[in-house]
Amino acid sequence: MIKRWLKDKIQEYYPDSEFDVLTPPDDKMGDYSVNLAFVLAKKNGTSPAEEGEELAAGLSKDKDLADVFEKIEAVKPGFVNFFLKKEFLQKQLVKIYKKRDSFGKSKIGNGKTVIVEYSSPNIAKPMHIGHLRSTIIGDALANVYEALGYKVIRWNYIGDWGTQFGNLIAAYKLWGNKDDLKNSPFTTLFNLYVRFHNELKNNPDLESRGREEFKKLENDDKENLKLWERIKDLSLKELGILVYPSIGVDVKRLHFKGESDYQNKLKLLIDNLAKNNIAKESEGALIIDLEKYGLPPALLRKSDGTTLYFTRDLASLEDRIQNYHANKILYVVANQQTLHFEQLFAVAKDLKIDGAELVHVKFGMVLGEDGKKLATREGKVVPLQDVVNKIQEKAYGIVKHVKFANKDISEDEAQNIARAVGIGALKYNDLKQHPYSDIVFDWDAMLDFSGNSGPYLQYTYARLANILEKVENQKEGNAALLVEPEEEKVMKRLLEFPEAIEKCVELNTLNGLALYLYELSNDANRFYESVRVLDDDNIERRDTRLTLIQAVATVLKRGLNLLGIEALERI
RNA sequence: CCCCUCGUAGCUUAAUGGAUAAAGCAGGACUCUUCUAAGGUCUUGAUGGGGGUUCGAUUCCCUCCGAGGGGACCA
Repeated sequence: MIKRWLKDKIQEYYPDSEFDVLTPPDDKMGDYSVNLAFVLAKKNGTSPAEEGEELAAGLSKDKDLADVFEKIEAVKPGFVNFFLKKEFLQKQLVKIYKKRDSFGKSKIGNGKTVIVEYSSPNIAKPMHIGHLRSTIIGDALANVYEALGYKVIRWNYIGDWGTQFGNLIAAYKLWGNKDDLKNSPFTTLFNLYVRFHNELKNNPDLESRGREEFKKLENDDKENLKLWERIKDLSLKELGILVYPSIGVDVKRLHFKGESDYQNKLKLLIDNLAKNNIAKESEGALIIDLEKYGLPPALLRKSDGTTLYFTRDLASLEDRIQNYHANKILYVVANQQTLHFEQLFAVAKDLKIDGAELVHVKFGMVLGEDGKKLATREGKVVPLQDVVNKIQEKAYGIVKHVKFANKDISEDEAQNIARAVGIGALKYNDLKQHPYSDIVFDWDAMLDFSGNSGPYLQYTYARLANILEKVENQKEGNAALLVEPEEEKVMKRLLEFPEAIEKCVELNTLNGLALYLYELSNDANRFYESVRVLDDDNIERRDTRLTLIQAVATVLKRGLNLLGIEALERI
C-alpha cells in the first residue's frame, strides 16, 4: 500500500527516474524502507526518492552495508535494528567490547556548565516521600549530564528562609524545648509544624504571630537569628548524616546553598527594580506586572515589608548566571510550582538575565492511596525513613530466607545487599515512569521486586557477573560464531545505549534509559536461559559469548549507576 | 471563570508523527539432578467521546466529558 504510494510520489517528482522502490527480502521491508526514506529526506532536506535510491544502493551491495547503516544510525537509530545484518553486528560487538568502559560517554556537553537544582529540602518541614522524587530524578539527571561531558553543579537549594520559619519560631517559643530539638531535630520540628497548623484552626492569631517572628528574623533580631541558626545547623547535620546516605546520594557532591544566603542582596535587587520602574506598588505590596505574558503579577515584597520565595529565587538566578557561569539551569521541582517558574523565567527575560537556558523539569506528585495529595499540614505524610526502612526489610527477608541456603553470604553482606536492592527498587520504581504523571503511593507496587523493577536489573547483572567470575584468561573470540537469535537480540540492544543516554538530556527525563536497561536485561536473561556458556567445548565460541556478556554487564552497570542504583556482583 | 498537566488492558505504566500499540502486576497453563527460579516459556486483555491536519495520529490542532494541580502577600 505505502509502497505503491511512494512509487506514485517518485513518479511525480522524477518522471524519468528508473528507481524502483526497494526490492525487499520480505513484505515488511518495503514499508520500512519507505519510512526510512522519508525520515532521511526530512532530516537532510532532500527528497524521499533520492534517499530511497541511496538506501537501495546500499542494500543491494552487501559490502557497503556498514556505512549505510552507520549513516542511518546517526539519523534514526531505532530503525536500523530492522536491517541489521550479522556482519555489522559482529563488527560492532568487537568495537563495544574494546571501548566498553567509555561506551555511551560522549563530549557533546563540551564542558558547558549545567546547574541541576534538586532535592531542595525545606528544613522547616520533614523530608517525606514527596521530596524523594526531586532527589532521585535530579541526581540521576545530573549523572547523565556529567557522562555527556557537561560540567554539573548539583544545586541543593535549602529552604531555610521564609514565613514558615516565622511560624516555626513562634511554635518553638510556645511549645518547644532545647533537648528535644537537639536529640531528634526532624521529629521535633515536624511535631511543632503539625501542632502549629492544627492549632491555627482554632486560633487564627497564630498566623500573625508567625509573620511577626519572620519579620523580626528579616530585621536581624538576635534571638530569632540564633534560634534559626540552631535549627538550620541541626537539620543540615541530620540530612547529611542520615537522610542522604540512606538513599545513596553522595552528600559531598551536593552544592548546598540556602535561600537565606541571598537575604542581604534582596534590598539592592528590589531597589533597583523599583527605581527602573520594573517593579511597582500595588495594594501595599511590590509587584512586577506580567500581563503581557498572560501571567499574574509576581510578588517581590509583601505589604508587611518582608520578602518571598520568588524574590530570593530571582536573586539566586542572577547569582547562578553571573557567578557560576551557568549555561543551562534545570529546576527539578514538582508540577505544582509551574506558575512560579513561568513567572520567574518571564521576569528573567524582561530583565535580560538571559545568559542561560532555563528549564523547569517538572514532575507529578506523590498521591495518597485515596488519590489525593499528600499534605504535610495534617501530618498526612509517609516519612522518607519509613519507606527506606520498610523496603530494606523486605529485601533483607528475601536475601535471607528465600534461597541461597548453601551460599556463604555473611551478615554484613546480606545487610549491604538489602540496602542496595531496597534503594534500587525505590529509585527504579520512580525513574521508570514518565515524570509528569502523578504517582499513587502504593506499598505493594513499591515492594514488588519482580518484573520490571530495580532488583530485576540488579539480579540480571549479578547473574552475568557470576559467569564472568568463574573464568580467567578469556580471549575476544570470534563474533561470527554468535548466530543464535537470542545473541543477535542482545547485540542489537547494546547498540542503543548511547542513544538512550542522549535522549535523557534531550528530554530531561530518565524513563527512556530505565526502559532501555529493562529491555537489555530482558534480552540478557533470555540469552542466559537459552544458551549455556561455560560448558561449551568450542572454546572460541565460549570466549565470544563471554565477550558479549562482558559488554552487557558493563553497559548494565554503567546504566544503573547513572540512575543512581548500585550494581552488585552478588545478590 | 482563567491557566497548567493528565486520560492507553481489571490495576500501575511505555511508545522523537512511523514497524503488528510495548511491558509489569493480577488471572490461567508450564519450567529448577544444568553458569543465581528476584529467572524463563505459553496465554486472556487497551488508546475517554466527536471532529480536523497528514500517505500515516496514543502523539499535533479544535471541541466535549472526566481527574489532579495552580491562580498577589505560602513554598
